[in-house]
Amino acid sequence: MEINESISALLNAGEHNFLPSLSVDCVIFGFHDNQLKVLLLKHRHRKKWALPGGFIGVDEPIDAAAYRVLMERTGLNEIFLQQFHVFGDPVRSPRDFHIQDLKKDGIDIVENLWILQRFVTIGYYALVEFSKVSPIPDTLSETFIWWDIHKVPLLVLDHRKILDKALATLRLQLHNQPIGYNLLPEKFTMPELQKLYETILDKKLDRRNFQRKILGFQILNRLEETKKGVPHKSPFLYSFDLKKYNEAINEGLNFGW
Amino acid sequence: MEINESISALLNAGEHNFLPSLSVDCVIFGFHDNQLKVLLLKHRHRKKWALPGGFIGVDEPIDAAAYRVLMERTGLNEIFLQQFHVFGDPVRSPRDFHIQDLKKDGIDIVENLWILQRFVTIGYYALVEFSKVSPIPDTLSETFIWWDIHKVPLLVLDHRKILDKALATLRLQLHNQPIGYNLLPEKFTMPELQKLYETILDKKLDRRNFQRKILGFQILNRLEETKKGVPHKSPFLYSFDLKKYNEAINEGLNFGW
DNA sequence: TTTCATTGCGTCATGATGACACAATGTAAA
DNA sequence: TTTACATTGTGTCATCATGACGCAATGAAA
Repeated sequence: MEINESISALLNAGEHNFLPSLSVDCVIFGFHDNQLKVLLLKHRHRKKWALPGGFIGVDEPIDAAAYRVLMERTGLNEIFLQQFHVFGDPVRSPRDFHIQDLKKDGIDIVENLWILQRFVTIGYYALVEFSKVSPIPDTLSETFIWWDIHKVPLLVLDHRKILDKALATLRLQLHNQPIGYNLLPEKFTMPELQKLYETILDKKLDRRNFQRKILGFQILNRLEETKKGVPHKSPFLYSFDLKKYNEAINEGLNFGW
Repeated sequence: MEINESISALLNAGEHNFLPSLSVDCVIFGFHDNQLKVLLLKHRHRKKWALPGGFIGVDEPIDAAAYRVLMERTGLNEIFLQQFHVFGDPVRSPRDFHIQDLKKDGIDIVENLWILQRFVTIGYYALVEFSKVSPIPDTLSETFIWWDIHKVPLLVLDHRKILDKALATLRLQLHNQPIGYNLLPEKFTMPELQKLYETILDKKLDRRNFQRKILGFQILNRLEETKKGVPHKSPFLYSFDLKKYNEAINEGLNFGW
């Protein structure tokens, strides 16, 4: 049994290799088909889904632990990553939940099992370019796929709460973090950028006013090309002027939205 | 020796009563004499100062642990508290630092001493009404006093980094959190409110434009009284219209500052 | 009584914003 | 081939928000 070996290995290694009581969970956002997406793992025994997560090496910086999870799950090695909240309710991860799973795995439940202790988890959100990611399930899961942010299935434990907090953070930080840059491909159209803003802000924006304001920041380069193969008029492609973009982000893009 | 008893008690109790590897540190802000202030503890052996902190009970929510620290140090039992960042560098709290201190305390350094493990700390910032606080030093310290935010002394470990991050967070959240309400007394003047904004934003604001904009939000009640005993013209007193204030804060006060 | 820093209230030019019009483009239907 | 139509590029206009600044009233100190 492949899965059982993985679990046994984790249980054996965990007690000595990882910090006790602490974990990281990652909310990985992407943007595709004009929709904000999130990557979720199918739980091996349940109908529910889960955020990818992991533990922290005894000598590992916590950000490095999150990066490691991200790299293992996406194959990418440069990822925009932000810590956003710690979830530390003592009953967020009930013992029973894990005991049930381990029994189904055929694992002996010994007293003081490392993984059955209380865990405080540090939430990270990651922004990735959708087309560059090939989701890789972890050793305990078979399925790891993108979900439309508006159609997320039932999640295990408090993962729904973690996801919601990540979304709220994304919204608050939209004008202070390079969110557009990290979610969109190198070249993108104005309607795509607008849709990204509309999705994150959950608000319709006027097409013409949006363009005027964004262009006013002078953070975009309009390319010679237009986007081909679309129905209707082919829109111009843009790229970020990284230097000006970063300067503007640090000041905070001054929005009234 | 009072201190040594406290330390021994902590060391004995710690291993079983607290979550391993995790602590909380609190940046307590106040506002007085038109200056932003922060409460700091004098380290018992060093010339440096420290943020008040504590550990998390094995069945205690992490926010409750921060509240407990806050209540013990300030005597207040209703405090505005926000988690803002986790500091998880494996060398943020070097073993040597604590070993030196414990030796000076005359404590035997045994192998695997609970407090000498690596600690990840969760940073909280608190906003308190200056006049209501009577700072209470912890059992290891003699001095716990307010420092002007511009005149903070040398801090131990990475506490300067924690303080700076708290300040940066305060700045980012000024328009989305009830920061004015929690730092100012019930009744305050317009120049006081302005000075608070100027201090947090680290920017001079035009007196007349500030007043126009703040009043425009309709979140303030102008009282009949004026502030007495001040040199020069006595300014009006204001209080927050809590209902409107909270609504406005949730939307985010729309500032161009 | 005078001085002067401070407060309360206001003006004005400029720029930003929201609402909307119209022509150009490119695919799909007629 | 022509027509219909959704979509994009560009511009207008009234209104509102903002930054810069003027001036009189107040009240403690000189």
